[in-house]
Amino acid sequence: MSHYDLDYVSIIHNAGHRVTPQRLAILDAVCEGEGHTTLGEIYARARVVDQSIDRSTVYRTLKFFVELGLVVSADMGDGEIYYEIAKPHHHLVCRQCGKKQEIDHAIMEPMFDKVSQEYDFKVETNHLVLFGICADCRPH
Amino acid sequence: MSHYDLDYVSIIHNAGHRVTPQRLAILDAVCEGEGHTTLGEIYARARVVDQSIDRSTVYRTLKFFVELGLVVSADMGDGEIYYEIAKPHHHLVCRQCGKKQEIDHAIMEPMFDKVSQEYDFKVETNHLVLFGICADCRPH
DNA sequence: TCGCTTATTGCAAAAATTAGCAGGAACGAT
DNA sequence: ATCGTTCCTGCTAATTTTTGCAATAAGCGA
Repeated sequence: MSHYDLDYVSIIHNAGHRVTPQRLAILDAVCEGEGHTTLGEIYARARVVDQSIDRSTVYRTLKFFVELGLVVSADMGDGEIYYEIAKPHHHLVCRQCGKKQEIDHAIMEPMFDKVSQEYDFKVETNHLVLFGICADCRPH
Repeated sequence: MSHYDLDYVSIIHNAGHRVTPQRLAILDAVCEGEGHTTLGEIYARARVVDQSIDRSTVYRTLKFFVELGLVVSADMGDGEIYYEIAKPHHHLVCRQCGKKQEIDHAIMEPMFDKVSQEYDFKVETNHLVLFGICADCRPH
């Protein structure tokens, strides 16, 4: 997956922001992550494309993408912040063994509806991290 | 609310850790927050009690409490990390106006049950932040 | 295509967070 | 109550992240 697969350029542009080679390189670097990647990995990948790109640009651009909603960031509890191209999905993280498991968005929908009903609040969160104990770690 | 209201001392102790004046001062400082507080505020409050307490101790101790499950930390999307004494509850944060609203834990339970059924994963998360649009900010 | 405007970048310096380590204190055992 | 072990703390240094600013380049209009 690269930035060509979806029209990210238009999204950035239509939101009134400039499409720069640095932003594209960083976006590609996030995509190359295939799942979650860290800032350091993103920086390394972006450097391959553009030797002169600065770390502060990566910090700024990642924050920018998260605000735009193009990228999601998540604290999976292991001291690293992970970045990923946004598509509605969620994760289960086992407190015991640390295993990370992706789960579907659909499972959240009834809960979101209830929040909407009871609190008159339209939830738009598309990435949650639920901590707990996985089957393997639970005594049975 | 102070650390005397619940038997936090026993919890720390029973988990095999030492109960130090610094930890109690920091725990009280979190409690005094009445809702969410930032690390800076916690540091300031703890300093009132113990002039010599170091910032690095606050960082370490907060991380320690979070791991112990006594305190929860949350990124509410405004660039600050908030800390709060742990009790199962959740927040709605409006993307538009930034308003923060506390919601009940009960609303999550059916979803947690479904995750448990479908993925055989026992969820123990007790603090989620849901982003969306509140009633006031939604065109009607 | 060529300028013009202004968002964005790289660099350097500041601020925030973490790590290493020696001294001091908690707390179990005597 | 005192001792001894070992965890915690404060200090300092290292590392990570953010900020300020001048130079550059994206993208609009002519």
